Amino acid sequence: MMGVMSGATTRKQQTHDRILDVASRVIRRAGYNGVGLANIMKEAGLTHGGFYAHFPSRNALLVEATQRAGRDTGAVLLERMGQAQAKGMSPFSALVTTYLADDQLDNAECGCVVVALASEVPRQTDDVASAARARVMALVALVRRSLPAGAEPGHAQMAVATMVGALQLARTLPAKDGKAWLANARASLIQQYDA
Amino acid sequence: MMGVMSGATTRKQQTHDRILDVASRVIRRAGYNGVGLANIMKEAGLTHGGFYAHFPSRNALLVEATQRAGRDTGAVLLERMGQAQAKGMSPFSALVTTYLADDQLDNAECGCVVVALASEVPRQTDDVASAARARVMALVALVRRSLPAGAEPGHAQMAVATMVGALQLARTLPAKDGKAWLANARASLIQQYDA
DNA sequence: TGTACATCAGTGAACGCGCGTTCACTGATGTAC
DNA sequence: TGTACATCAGTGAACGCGCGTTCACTGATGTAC
Repeated sequence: MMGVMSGATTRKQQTHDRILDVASRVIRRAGYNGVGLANIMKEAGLTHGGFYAHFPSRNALLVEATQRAGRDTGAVLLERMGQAQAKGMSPFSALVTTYLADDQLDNAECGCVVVALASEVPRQTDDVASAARARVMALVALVRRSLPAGAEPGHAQMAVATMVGALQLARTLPAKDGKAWLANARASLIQQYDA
Repeated sequence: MMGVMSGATTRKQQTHDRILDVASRVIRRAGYNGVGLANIMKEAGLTHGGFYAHFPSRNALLVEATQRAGRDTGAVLLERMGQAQAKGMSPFSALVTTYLADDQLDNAECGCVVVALASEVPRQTDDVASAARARVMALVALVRRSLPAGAEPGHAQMAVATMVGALQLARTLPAKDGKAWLANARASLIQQYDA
């Protein structure tokens, strides 16, 4: 799944966008410290020397890549939720079913950046951490909009905590157990908050 | 808080234990890739060359440090739960109150290893991942024993997912917001599962 | 009890390697006339 | 339309540094007689 190319026009903007797209996937696959700049550039089809024409530092890339990953998966999530709602699901059930879909177990590379990196966030510099924080808040806001009208305000936070924790822990288990976890989490969440 | 020294007798065993104790805190503070061997050894009051007399590789240290961190915090958790129960709390309320105590926001160094490292686990080698997996299972087992008799089997998994997710996300927020998250999580969990 | 020697735990220099960052350069693209 | 030049994006060698790992050595501890 390639990232959404925003309205880039010049060659340089397209390259910048390509580096960002690669980095947004790399940080989710390998963590903030998992891959060096040289390999990120190589995966974008470039040599490492050109990096600093696009970003002032590695850290600046991490900030932008965090934002990018969040926006990309937010868009995908909304689209799939729409499809599920078109089949008759309530907004919250559509959200939970999409967010905790079995295919999210592998391919963390294309999944939610919060799940992929949450435990690393407190160790990052302020700018990276606050970019990640913004993605957490966006996720809470999305859940809040999806809950039935009149739901208690704290429910959105709890649903997010449960979804993030469940997917993270499911990924630490063998595939079969992980799927059972996710199924349990989907059913529990829908029963608790969508009744 | 120092780790529990098991029945070490010889000088070498004591040193081995000291390295492990330092490493178990370092991985929670800085992540699996956050600090090099030289600094771990220095924090244990040694020079880096001596490391390989105690462990066959860095990876082997990560495995043992994961186990050690889990056992240490498991013991602390049980002790504090006991104190809370002595004041009249139910086992589950004691667990939630202890696990999601405000003082867990800082000092991840002395907190639950699952919370500190969950999103890094799928990127580790098999032996490290399976040590971490064992700590997840131990946490689920502890929650299961603490739930009221007759609780549905899936509840322990969900409570763990919620506790881990809530503490992780609370740590990404500014301290004040983090405390509010934790308070909300404690109240919600107790209301949901301890009624 | 005292001396001689073996064992052991820890030291510190060295290795090859990959990292983030810098920079002089190249070759392609675009503009001026 | 064609030539001359300026701009620009990307190249690749080089830097200093910290990493995991190895190893010859030292000095302290323990054992034998």
